[in-house]
Amino acid sequence: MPPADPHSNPLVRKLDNFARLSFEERRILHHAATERVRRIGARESLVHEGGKPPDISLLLSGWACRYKMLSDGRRQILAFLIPGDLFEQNGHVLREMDHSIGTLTPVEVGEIARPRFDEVLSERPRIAQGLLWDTLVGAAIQREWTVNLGRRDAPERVGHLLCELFVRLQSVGLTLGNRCDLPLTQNELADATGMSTVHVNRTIQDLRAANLIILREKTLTIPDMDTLKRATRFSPTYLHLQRVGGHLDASD
Amino acid sequence: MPPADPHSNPLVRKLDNFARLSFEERRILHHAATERVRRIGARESLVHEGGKPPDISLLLSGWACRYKMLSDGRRQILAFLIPGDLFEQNGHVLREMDHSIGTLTPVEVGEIARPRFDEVLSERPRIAQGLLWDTLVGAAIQREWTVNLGRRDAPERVGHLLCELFVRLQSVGLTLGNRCDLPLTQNELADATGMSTVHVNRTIQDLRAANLIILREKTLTIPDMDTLKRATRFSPTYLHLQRVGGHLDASD
DNA sequence: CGACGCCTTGACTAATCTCAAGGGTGGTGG
DNA sequence: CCACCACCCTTGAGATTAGTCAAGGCGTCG
Repeated sequence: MPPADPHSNPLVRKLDNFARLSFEERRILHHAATERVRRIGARESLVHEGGKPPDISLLLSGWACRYKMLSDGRRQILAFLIPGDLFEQNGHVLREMDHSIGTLTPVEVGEIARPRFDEVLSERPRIAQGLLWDTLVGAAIQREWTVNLGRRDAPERVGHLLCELFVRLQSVGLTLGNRCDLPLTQNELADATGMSTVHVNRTIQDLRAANLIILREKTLTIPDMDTLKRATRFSPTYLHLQRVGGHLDASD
Repeated sequence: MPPADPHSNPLVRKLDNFARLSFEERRILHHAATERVRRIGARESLVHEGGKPPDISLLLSGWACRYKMLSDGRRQILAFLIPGDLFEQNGHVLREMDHSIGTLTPVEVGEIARPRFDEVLSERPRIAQGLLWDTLVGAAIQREWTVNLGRRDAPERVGHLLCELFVRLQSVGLTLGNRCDLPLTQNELADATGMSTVHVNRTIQDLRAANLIILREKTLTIPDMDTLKRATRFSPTYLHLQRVGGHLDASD
C-alpha cells in the first residue's frame, strides 16, 4: 500500500530540493503517482531492451537499475533507481528501449498514463519545472558516472558511488544520521563501476580498513562524510540540490 | 559566414532523421540559429564548470567537447559536440554548470536567446518534438559511453567510439562515402575513452593492422563498416535514427 | 539436509599505465 | 631563411592495476 500522505511520497520530497510545491501540487502529484501501483519482486524485469517504452513510472519504494547486456554476457549497470525516481518520462518519443530496467529488491511502481501526466504538467508549471530539473540532474549523474568509469581508480570509484547514493537517499529522506540501507551485492557494485566482483570486494575491504565506510548486512555507514568526500574527490555540485528553483517556491 | 540555405543547416539535417520539417519550419529554425553567430578558435573555452549556463547554443561548424577535470589534472571528455549539436537547451533551469565545454577546432556557434527559443518551441510543436528527440538521443549516447568505459576492452572501446562518430557525422551529412574528417588527437581520444594516450596509440595501430580503420591526417576511413561494427559490438539502435517521429512528417 | 547465492581469499595472468626518449611537423621569432 | 619550440605520434621497458580461476565459509531457504 503506498503511503497516504503526500509528504512521504519520495518524489514530492525530492522536488522540495528544487522548489517548494504548494499543498495542492503535492496532493495532485502524489495522487497521480499512486492511482495505479504495481508491486514487483526482486530481480525481475521491468522494461526490456528492444521493447516498447513503458508508461511513465515512478519508483515508490525499493531499488531498481537501468542496465545493458553485451552479447557475451558482460553487464553494465547504467544507473541505480531509488525511491522518488521517475523513469521513461519521455519514453513515448522513442520507438524502442535502448537498454533494460530491472528490479534489485522488491519494489512498488506507480504508473501514470501519458494523458494524465501531460495534464498535470500543463496545469502545474511548477511541477513541470521540477520534473525538468530532475531530468537534468539525471543527465548530470550519467555524466559523473562517465568520469567515474573513465578517470577514477578503484577506491575512488567505489567510494564516489557510495557517496552519491548516500546523498541521493538523503534527498528523499531515506537516511538515518550517517547510515542508510544499501541493498546491493558486490556483483552489482562491480557491474556499476566497471570492475570485477573480486576487485570490488578487495576495494571495499581497503575502504573499510581506512575507516572510510562501514558496510555490512546491507547497511552503509559513513563515519566521516568529509573524509570520504575528500578521499574520493566527491563534490555534490552535479546533484544540483541547492534549491536552484527556490525563486519558484509556493507560498502556502 | 553561416550558410544561407536552411537545408545545409546541420541541425535541420539532423532533425530530418526524426521527422520531416516543413519548408517554413526549416526556415524559422535556421534563421533563429544564425541570427547571432560567434566564431571561436581551436582549444578555447566556451563554458566553464561552476559558471552560469550560457544561452542556448548550436554548433554550426567545427568540433567541441564537454569535459570535466579532476583536481590532479586528469581529464574526462564526456561528449563530443559536432555540427548540428545543440547545447544547454535547458541550462536556465540550473544555477551553475557542472562541467565545462571547450572547442577542439575553430567553430561557429549560433546563440539563441531564451525568449526567442521558447517562442519557436511553442509555435512549432514539430520542432519541439524534434529537439526533445535530440535530447533523448544525447542521453542515450551518454549511457552508451558508460557501457563503453565500463565493459568494453581497448580495441572495442576505440572502435566503438569511431563507429558512433561516423554514424553521427553521417546523420548531418558530413561523411563522404566511407570517409569523414576526424580532427581529434590521440590524447583527446584517450580522455574520451578513459585510456592513456600511449595505449590509444597502440590500440589504433592494432585496429589499423586488422584493416578495420584507416586513420591519418585527421581523416577516418572505414573500409568495411559491417566488419567494424561486428568487431566493436556496435549497434546503432541507441542513436534512434530510424525516423521514429515519421508519423509527424510535414506534408509540404 | 542440500543447493544456492554471496562474500572472501590465494595464486596466477593479462591488460593497462608510467616513464622515457626519438622523430616528424608546423608555426614563430630572430 | 633558418633555428627553435611545441605538439603530436610512436616505441621500448618495466611497474602497477585489475582480471581470472579456483576454492572455501557462511547464511538462507525450500
